[in-house]
Amino acid sequence: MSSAHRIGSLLTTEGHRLTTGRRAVVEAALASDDLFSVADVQRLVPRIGRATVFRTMRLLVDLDLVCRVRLEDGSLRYRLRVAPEHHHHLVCTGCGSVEDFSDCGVDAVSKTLAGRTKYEIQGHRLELYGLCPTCCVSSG
Amino acid sequence: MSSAHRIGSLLTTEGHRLTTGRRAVVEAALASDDLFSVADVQRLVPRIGRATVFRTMRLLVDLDLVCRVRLEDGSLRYRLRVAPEHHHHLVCTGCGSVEDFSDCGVDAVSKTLAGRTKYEIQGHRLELYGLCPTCCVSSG
DNA sequence: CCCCTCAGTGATACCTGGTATCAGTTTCAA
DNA sequence: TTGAAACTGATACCAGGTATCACTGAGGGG
Ligand SMILES: [Mn+2]
Ligand SMILES: [Mn+2]
Ligand SMILES: [Zn+2]
Ligand SMILES: [Zn+2]
Repeated sequence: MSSAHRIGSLLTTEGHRLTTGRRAVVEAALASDDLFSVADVQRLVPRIGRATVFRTMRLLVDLDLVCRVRLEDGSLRYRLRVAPEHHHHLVCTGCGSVEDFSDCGVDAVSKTLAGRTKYEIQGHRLELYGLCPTCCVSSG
Repeated sequence: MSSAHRIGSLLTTEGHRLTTGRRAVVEAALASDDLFSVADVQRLVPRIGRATVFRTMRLLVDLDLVCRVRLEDGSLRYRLRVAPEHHHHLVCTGCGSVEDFSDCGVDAVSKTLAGRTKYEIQGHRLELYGLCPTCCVSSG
């Protein structure tokens, strides 16, 4: 069973209709780079309306099938959610490739900070930026 | 010597002109909430052109007089830079108030991750979200 | 202190990325 | 097969930010 099929099944079991538009967007997401934008998807499915692409991306995020990655400049990228537990991203500023990591060590800091500030801490966002081995060499 | 004056001096010593527009924007920033948007500033100086407000904010950021804070939804806020060294923000999701903190403990994680992934890590962004003591009580 | 110059201004148009609307279409359960 | 309603997509719209460019005023040299 292909990823596309699995995602399709999940859509229907969650009570959503499996339309051609959604199928196309899912295929495009699967065929995209590690880190892709809505624009990337649109390019792959030019016959599907812009609004539908945005709506479908939101749906996939809501269903935890893809995750949003916010870049340094504030722009959004998407990525198939292969690591569904709490995790963060190490993003290559050269080529955009991404490494997931989960042992962020922020919880300890959160606790300390909660004590000091009396805030009730609800969560955090952490992203690391750097150059992947390939980009390291070619820029080095 | 007021903050406005100090900022004005810094502008001129850095070779920028101290125009009425810039003065007004600085005054507005000083009069604003802890965490303010460009729109907040615009509301306070409606006679100053939109472009000028944006340009002045960028100038203030470039001069390290204010820092940008990216909210969970990706939108930008500004804040007078009282803690100019490397630091992060603990943002109240209730009222928007902010605590700075600097001992984020991410460098250790960076080192570990650099070893494991062979990335050359350049930096990170960390933001914590929670409820400040006041909002804690009122939502409690 | 008064010019002159050029940094700065602001109206306007434009751009990107995303949402609201709504008449028309398609899905899918009955 | 059929109909309710979920979905679509053209379009208009919005927010936030930038490019342009004729005009202006800040402020240093004379
Ligand atoms: Mn991820
Ligand atoms: Mn700060
Ligand atoms: Zn790379
Ligand atoms: Zn609060």
